[in-house]
Parts: sequence; structure tokens; C-alpha cells
Amino acid sequence: MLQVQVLKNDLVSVKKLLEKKGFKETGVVDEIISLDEERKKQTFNYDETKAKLNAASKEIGLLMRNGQKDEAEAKKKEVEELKQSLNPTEEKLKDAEKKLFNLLILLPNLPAEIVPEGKTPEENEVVRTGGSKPELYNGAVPHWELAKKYDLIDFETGNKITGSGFPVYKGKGAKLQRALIQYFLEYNTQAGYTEFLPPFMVNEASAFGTGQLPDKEGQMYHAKEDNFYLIPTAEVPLTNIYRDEILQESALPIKMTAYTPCFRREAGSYGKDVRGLNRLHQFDKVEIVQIVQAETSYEVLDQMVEHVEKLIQSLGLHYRILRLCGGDMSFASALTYDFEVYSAAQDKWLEVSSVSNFETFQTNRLKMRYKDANGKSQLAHTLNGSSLALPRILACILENFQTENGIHLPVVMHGYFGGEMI
RNA sequence: GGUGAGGUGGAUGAGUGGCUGAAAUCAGCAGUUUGCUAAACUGCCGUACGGGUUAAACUGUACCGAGGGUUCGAAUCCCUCCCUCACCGCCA
Repeated sequence: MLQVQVLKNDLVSVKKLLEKKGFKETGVVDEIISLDEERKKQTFNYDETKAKLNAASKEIGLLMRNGQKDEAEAKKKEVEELKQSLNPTEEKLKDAEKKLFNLLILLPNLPAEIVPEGKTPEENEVVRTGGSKPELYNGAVPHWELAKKYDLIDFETGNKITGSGFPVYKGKGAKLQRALIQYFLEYNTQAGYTEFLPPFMVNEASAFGTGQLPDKEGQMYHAKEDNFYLIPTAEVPLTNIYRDEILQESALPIKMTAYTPCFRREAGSYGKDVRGLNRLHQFDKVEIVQIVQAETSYEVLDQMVEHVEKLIQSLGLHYRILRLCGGDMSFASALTYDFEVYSAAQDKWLEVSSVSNFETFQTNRLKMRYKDANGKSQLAHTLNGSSLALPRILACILENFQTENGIHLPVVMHGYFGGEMI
């Protein structure tokens, strides 16, 4: 959620930035500003009347104690009139506040200056490419066939017990998945991230805090009876750990990592790249989250990008890093880098990580602040990234390292997996 | 699921209608004192939104789990909901 003050400071640039993000109804911004004026005006009226009322009540108390009953009764009549005038003011105030809030939550975060213009994924900017493109042998096949051949993943059974997009990992497939999670967590904790194992369901306030609600309402699984949401990413429970808190500046940066399964309904994307592990309703992911001072967040973003890049490099995968264009970025993000890994048998780039700076967009909702050097509390910045999402990494490992004799795993995984080949 | 007890500032915890934005203690911050550490003493020490100011000072309102209600006046009384703890039942 943006701060009204930010909108007021530079109305023209804010509108331009919103348009860059693909938000067209910039008239909303004008409405917000006038509603804020109304809010202030009514706040003033309300407070003033309330002050008079409070003073009168105090007097009544005094009069009563002195036994001046008649005077007290007269005062009560006066108060009655004041109260009458308070009601409409209070209503106007509440109304303005509510309208203001409802409009504010519609606005996406403003994109950073270096975010490229554009509306579609094709307009994302390739920052750099790394690793080398694998040479496949003649009989190479896509990962879903390899999964079947080596009995690693059973999509049909997942279909039976739940539905499509809920694969069953089996034998060495399950073990490799576990080994990858273990490796990723280890890699993150060695870089100073504290490991967490958070709840996989969150309440409404948490889902709102990180921006999933109301923007992604239909994309989360919802347990209606308890009003809990299955997490679409560990970002939600992790970031919410510090909701409603004022942190000491010395406690920053806070660095967290967690493995969780992620649940996404993926409504509206049926039939699109859903083959095999490409797009699932439940998948595993190791996430990193940082809470930092405002001044350092872009530096930290670069560090996180580098952190993820090295992890992908260590797996020997061919990858590229994209700076997302305004139209392809998520609602809450100010700057996002996507990592895509080359899936050799599919001849496709698959997104395996998304690293973003949210600036104060989340912390404004979360009321997550810190006391700066002057003792003033200000909103912290939050960042997060995948490190890494499992299924597509698994798909690429299977495809890119397949040989006639089996799948030759990346060296770094040998120890974690307890073997070199599948 | 049943019964009982509770939800107060960073923590512990007092407070059953006005003198309570809230005692006290601890933690924290600043200072004084004493070779150092420690201790003692003094002061400060919630948040949000307004007014005010160059900035402060100062000042108004709201907030004692959440939302309603009673009252001139509510942390305090009433209602609804949420949560926590203890015991019982069920159970990984």
C-alpha cells in the first residue's frame, strides 16, 4: 500500500509510474488526495467537538461532587446538543477513511526508475546469461518421460489422490527433492539467513499484509471454515513474523529462509505450459526474505540476486537473469529480477526464482517499522526471493544431465543425494 | 468438543465508573558518583492521526484483544466475536 504523502509529493510522476506498471485509472490518485483532505477536515471537526464534550463531562463530574445538581443537569442538556452534532461528523469521517483505504489498496507499488517500459514478458530485459547450454545426446527426452523411465514422479497417481498439478514423488525422485531442499537451506544459512519452519496456512491479516489480498484472492486455496489461506509462498508467513512491530535499527538486516510447500490455484492458466513439472498446484520452494533499512534495500537486492545466481551456477545449469518490465511485475514489487533456467529437452526457459524489492509497500500494510538514528520510527523495506523453486530445477537437472546410462547429477549434489547417478 | 480462568505499555503486573494514557517493578536511554566490572542515585522512556512550529516546544483526539451497546463520562458495566492458559475428552 502506498502512502498518501508519496502521492501528494509528486502527483505527475506518480501517475506516470503507475502507468508504467500498467495501471491505467490514474484518476484514482486525484480522488485519493481529495479524500485525504476530506479526512483531515473531518478529523479536525470531530476532534474539536470531542474536546468540548470531554471538557463538559469533566465539569459535570466536578459539579456532582460538589453537590451542585441543578448545574450538572443543565450541563448535561448542553452536552446532549453537542453529541447530536458529533454523529454526522463521525459518519463523514468514517466514510472518508473507508473510501480512502479502499482506493489506496487498489494502487500497485511504483516501479523503480530502472524498470524497463513494457507490458508483456517479451519486453523483459535480459540482464545477463550464464552457464553453458548443454549438448544433449540423440535419445534425449523431456523430464516427464525421464520421470517415468526412472520411476521418479507419478503424475497419474497424484491425479487420482488429489488432482492434476499434485505430483507424487517417489524413490530417488523423492530423495533428490529432499536433497535439493537440504542443499538450498544449507546454502542460505551459511550466508547468514536464519532458518524457519513456518505455518503453511495463514490468516486473513497475514495474507493482506504481504499483498496477496485483495489482489490475488482467487489464486490462493482458502479453508473457508477457519478463514485460513494455504500459503502461495513462504514469503507470507516469514514476512508476517514482524507484522505490527517497531524494530531496533541494530536488529536489521533481518535475514530469514524457509522451506515450505507452496499452493497455487493457478486459475486461468489451464492448458498453458502445464506439462510435467512446468506448472503445479503444489510445489516445494526454499525462500529468502530480508527486512532492511530504507537506504540499503537496493544494495541488498543486488546481493540477493548474486546469492541466487551463485546457487544456480553451483548446479551447473544454463540460466539467464531478467529485469522485469513494468507490466510483468507483481502488484507489490518495485523492482524484480527473474531467473530462468534452460530446459534443454523442452528447449524452453523456465522461471525458477523471482527476487524483488518491495520497498515500503508491504511494511506500510504490515505496520513494520524501525527506529532510526534520530529516534524516529520509519517503515522498513522488505525483499524476498526464491532460492530456489524446486520442480523446474528438478526438470532441468533431469533433462540437461541425462545420458544413455542415466542422469548424471551435479557434483554439488552427490553428497546430499548419496550418489552420482540416477 | 466440554468446563474454568484470563487478554492492560518492550516484559512482569496493579487498576470495578470521573483525580487513569494508565501505579509499581524490571528492561532500555541520558546523566551524576565511585580505580575498572558492578552497584547506587537523578531524569527520560507507547503508538497513530490532527493543530502548531523553519524545526522543536506546546497542544487536541483516539487506542487497555476486536466490534457493538449503556452513561454527561468506560480499561472498569452489558452483548457478540477472536485468542491464550489450565483441566477433562479425542488424537499424530
